[in-house]
Amino acid sequence: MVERKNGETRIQQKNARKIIDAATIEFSKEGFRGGTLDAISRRAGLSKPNLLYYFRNKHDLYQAALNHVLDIWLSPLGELDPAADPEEQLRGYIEKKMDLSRKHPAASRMFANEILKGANNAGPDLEAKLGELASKFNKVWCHWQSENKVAQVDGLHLIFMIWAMTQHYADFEAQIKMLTGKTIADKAFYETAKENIIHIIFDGIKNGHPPHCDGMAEDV
Amino acid sequence: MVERKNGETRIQQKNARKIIDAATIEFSKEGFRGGTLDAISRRAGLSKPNLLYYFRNKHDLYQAALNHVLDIWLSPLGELDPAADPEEQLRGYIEKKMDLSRKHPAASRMFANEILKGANNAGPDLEAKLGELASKFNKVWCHWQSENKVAQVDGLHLIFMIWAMTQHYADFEAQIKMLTGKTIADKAFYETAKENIIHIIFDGIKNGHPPHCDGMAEDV
DNA sequence: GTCTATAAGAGGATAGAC
DNA sequence: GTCTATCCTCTTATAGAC
Repeated sequence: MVERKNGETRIQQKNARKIIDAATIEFSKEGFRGGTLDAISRRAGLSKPNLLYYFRNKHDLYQAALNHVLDIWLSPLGELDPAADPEEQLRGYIEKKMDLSRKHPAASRMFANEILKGANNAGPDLEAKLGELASKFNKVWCHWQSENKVAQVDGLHLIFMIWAMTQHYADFEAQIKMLTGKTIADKAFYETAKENIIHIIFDGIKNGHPPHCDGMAEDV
Repeated sequence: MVERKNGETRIQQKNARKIIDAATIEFSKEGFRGGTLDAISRRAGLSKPNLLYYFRNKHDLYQAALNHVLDIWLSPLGELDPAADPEEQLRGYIEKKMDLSRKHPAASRMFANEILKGANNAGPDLEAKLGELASKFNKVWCHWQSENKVAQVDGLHLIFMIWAMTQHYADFEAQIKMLTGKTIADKAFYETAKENIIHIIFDGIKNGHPPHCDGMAEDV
């Protein structure tokens, strides 16, 4: 009956938070089965039974960590402004997603792992949250299309591709490090990656457009 | 001393193959730690000790399955022809990668899982093979750039993005199914996904280029 | 709230018959 | 080559003292 907040004392909240952070790291490295309560409790700096005082079992802890990851992951979209310039709006969105991948690579990988394995532990929350994000995006996108401000690309497929590209540098970090020696923890590398993504998404990889004057629109 | 081929009898090869296929599915669903010899042997239709007659332990089996996945995964690039049309060559490459994702989603997910977890079990083979692919691609890309046939996008980052986009529909299948109700097993959905990727990569998402006539190149 | 000790069970690996 | 039975380790979870 001391300092409380949502029915939990401060020390409870602090410990719960430490455990969730440790769990996120361990689960992102080894998956649900590979992450052990032993390793998590050691990383969090307390004993295994004490950890189980906060979360009644491993699965509950996994879900708590996953929900925390989802909060980080699905927040920053903010709102796309349909009245504003599409290029500026989308650039902002892409930059936010890239920042997230850079600052929370473990969260990105834990999320990716959950999806990769079939998204069986995320609960209906995930579907609801993702669905709202995707449909909001699609709605704004269709609006821009109706005003002829953007290309005739399917909005859902586009958001999938933006997610794929912006999360790739965190999720496939090992491969990228193998081939370049760098990760997006490296600021210069991060900036280059970001600008390349933005260039590809907005302009594609065809040469600088001048040879386009001889004809009509593409047949693609 | 009957029918042999690389020092193995036919029945040995056939069983080894059955086991590797079963292992690929199980490991792709559950990861290394989550995939059990029990489930693999059951799926392959033999007993656990019999499985261990073919592979001395779980880790050896994992590596064998992973190597098989890599063979599938890294083969189809064939060769890009620097003398040919870039758009046609890249379209062909993208289509091959998309076909792979469609036909071997479990292989895609097992590969993705291995990278996600840090690529610690793949051995130096992976680095060598991937490095060769990436540098070959980059060399041809630079050649096209020198002839001003393609945009000034970094070749390595471009191949990362192509991989990210083409593998996304297999690796994030659960999420895509959640949001669209479909997977690329659905032929029409697959074709739409493919054409959207190709459109984005070649032309980007800006509108149909006419408003470009008023000025100079982008400041991006 | 936090710990030590331990129960209970899953899963990898081996022994040895056939 | 393939099986049944078994060993043993690792890991989750609980009991109960402090």
